[in-house]
This record gives sequence, structure tokens and C-alpha cells, in this order.
Amino acid sequence: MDTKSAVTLLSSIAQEARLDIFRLLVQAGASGLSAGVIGERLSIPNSTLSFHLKELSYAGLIHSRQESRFVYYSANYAAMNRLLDYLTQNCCAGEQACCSDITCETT
Amino acid sequence: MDTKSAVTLLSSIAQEARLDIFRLLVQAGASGLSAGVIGERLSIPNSTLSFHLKELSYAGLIHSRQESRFVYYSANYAAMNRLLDYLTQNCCAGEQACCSDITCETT
DNA sequence: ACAACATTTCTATATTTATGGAAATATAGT
DNA sequence: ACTATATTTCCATAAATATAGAAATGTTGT
Repeated sequence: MDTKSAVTLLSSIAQEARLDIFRLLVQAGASGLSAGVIGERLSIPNSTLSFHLKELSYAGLIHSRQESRFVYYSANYAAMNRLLDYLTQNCCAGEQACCSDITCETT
Repeated sequence: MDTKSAVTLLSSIAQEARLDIFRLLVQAGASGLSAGVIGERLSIPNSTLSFHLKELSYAGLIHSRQESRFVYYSANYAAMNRLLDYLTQNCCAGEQACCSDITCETT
């Protein structure tokens, strides 16, 4: 990953509404949530929501799929993991380990 | 951690110059680097650098300490780890583990 | 006090980003 | 085709952020 891509990913979640959306989707799992449900849960007007979903999609942090009348959005876990790895790469100048051991909490 | 704090942290590294600075410091280890060295390594004019260092400090992602004529900046690993944890909290809706195992690479 | 260097503040300007109403575009059921 | 529902695009406006030159401030050694 290069700096520019990482900045694109980070910018996409460096905003309150989008971070809320992303975390909601991270917690929702692979099946995701429809745009309408997201908007309702977070009280975001539809045009504003659409703008933010586009930002997250463009960055590649979320996927979307059409299913009947609804568009379902879901977290791109692989992209998230790549980003987290990038931030901690080659850390600590050879000193003792300092970085997180992040493990998925499955409950 | 709440959303606002996380956004502050993310915003502080969602910018090319600042992400470069942060990663440089992550890799530099606990001793850190002086403002001058950072500016030289990344070719950032001093007033611009100062602006970005302030942003990172304000967010709490880096520390600074004065040592003789120099100001040394260093990564706040604890803050970084808290942020990474926050992003992956309660992920995947009880499905199989999906999140990174990030371990410090010490070489 | 002075000189040399390091870093920050001041300032103006340029650029990017966020917001949400209204209208347009899909999709599905009857 | 018509109606109801879901989502996106268009648009104007408001707000936040980035840049870097010049001046000011801090620090150390002589």
C-alpha cells in the first residue's frame, strides 16, 4: 500500500457520519445493511447518506450489492486489515513489540 | 473511545504529509526525531511542518519533548493501538474471525 | 549581550469537503 | 402503464483545512 491509498482510506473514515456508518457495517457482518436501514439507524438524510456511502465505496472500504429494490452495503474487511497493517509496518525501530494484537471479537 | 475522539485521531493521519510524518515516527521508535530532521527527511517547509506536528500533537498521536535546542517528536503507540482496537470492535456479527492479527515487526 | 541555529506564530490565499432540499432515476408489485 | 418505495444526482451554500513566506520567539555557547 502507498501513502496516497492509505490517505484515501483514512479520509473516508475520518468523518463522524462515515465512521459511524463504517463501524455499523463492521459490526453488521458480511450480509451488510441496506441504505435505508443505515440512514434510519443513524438519522442521516438520504442525500447526505448517499454522498458518504459513495465516499466509502470509492475508497474501497465498503462493498455494495443490489438486491431487489434495496442496495446493501457491507464492510470490506480485507481493505480494513490492509490499512491497519500499513499503519504499524516496521514499527518501533527494533525495540520490543509495541503494537496491538487485534483479534476479532466474535460475541 | 467515542466517535469524536476517533475522528480526531483519524483526521490527524488522513493527510499525506501527516501520514508520512506519523509513519516515520512509528518506525523511529521511542527516542523519536527532531522537527528539523523530520522536515529534512520529508522535504517539508518548516512552517508547514510545524502546522502538521501541531495537528498530530493535538490529536494525541505524537508526543514532543524539548532537548537542548531541539524538539523531539515521537509516536504515541498506546493511542495508536487504542484507535486500531476501536475500528475492529465487535466486528463481524459473531461470524468467524475476520480481523487482522497485527504484530509488531521488530526487524 | 550577541550570534547562530531551531522552531513556532502570523497572515493571506487557495483548495477541499460537508450539508440537505428538490428533482431525477431505479425497481417491484398490481 | 401506474403507483409506491428506495436510492442517487444536482445544486448552492457553508465550513473546514492546507500551504508557505516572513516575522517572531526560544535556546545554547561565547
